[in-house]
Amino acid sequence: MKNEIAEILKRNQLSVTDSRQKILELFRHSNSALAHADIEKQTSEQFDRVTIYRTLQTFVEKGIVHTIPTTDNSVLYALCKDNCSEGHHHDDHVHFICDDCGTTYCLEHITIPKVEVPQGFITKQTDVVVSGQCDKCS
Amino acid sequence: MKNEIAEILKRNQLSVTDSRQKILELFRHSNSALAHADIEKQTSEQFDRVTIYRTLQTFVEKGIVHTIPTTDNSVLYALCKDNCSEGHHHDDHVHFICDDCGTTYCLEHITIPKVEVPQGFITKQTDVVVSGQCDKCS
DNA sequence: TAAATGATTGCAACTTTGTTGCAAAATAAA
DNA sequence: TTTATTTTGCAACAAAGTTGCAATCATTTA
Ligand SMILES: [Mn+2]
Ligand SMILES: [Mn+2]
Ligand SMILES: [Zn+2]
Ligand SMILES: [Zn+2]
Repeated sequence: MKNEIAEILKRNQLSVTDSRQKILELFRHSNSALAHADIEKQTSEQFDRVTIYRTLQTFVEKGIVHTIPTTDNSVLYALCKDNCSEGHHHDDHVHFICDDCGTTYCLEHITIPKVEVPQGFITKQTDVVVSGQCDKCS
Repeated sequence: MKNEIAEILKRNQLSVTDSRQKILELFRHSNSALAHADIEKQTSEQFDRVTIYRTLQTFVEKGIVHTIPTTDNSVLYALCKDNCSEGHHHDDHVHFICDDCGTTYCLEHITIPKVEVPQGFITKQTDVVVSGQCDKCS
């Protein structure tokens, strides 16, 4: 719903603009994570590249999306669950990157295991990224 | 030892050149992971930027170093343990990135846990990156 | 509803990062 | 030492990301 998307923006004290609505919709309609380049491809005639950078940055700061680490100089973004907010992310799930089709999934139901760290180290966040073949490619 | 470094290169069927020796030495003497930029800073007057890109790429292909995923559009490289070779990596350890000083550690003694994936998904590799404060910064 | 305020956008110009082809130089093999 | 092969540096380029600023848009206020 258009309205629902505006709601998310308002809830985060963001003014409701075309670009923000459209980009948020893209995430809603995608079942996988998106890179800046993906968003640019799907909106390039509507919005400036710089606007996309700034929108993604804002969404991350507000906790609307979260980032997924990769080993290829790219950053992937995916929608956070409702209870995420600035500084308090609760996306404690595993991510899966398919080597074949490149799709990146949030495995919402698979939680991050506790990981030991050495004496003196303090854990703030743990990211788990599994790669291999997704169900469509195996 | 200079000789030891040349040995590693030869064992991997690589010709022994200044840049490869120097870059490999950098990794040996560093107790943390290095980004392309780090290496460039420490060798920029000796080697061309392109040579560093190509050397890192070769080292990854040969299994001399492994990459560490990050959420900031950068890739980190660290030395692999001896038994790694092309296509057969055994760096099943957790990585730790300090939010304060930026240092990235290979926690060689902390092994990656088994992670469940949904029906139809096939796991090839699992990366675990913990972030927070390292022992020097906590 | 209209004006004022404040935030967001697009553009231009720029920096930084990564890639490619090719001749010269260096290494390894003969 | 000579030859064959690989690697390097350079130049030119492409892609990705950043910044300042004026114009536009969204929200607040009257
Ligand atoms: Mn996710
Ligand atoms: Mn490591
Ligand atoms: Zn796939
Ligand atoms: Zn630290």
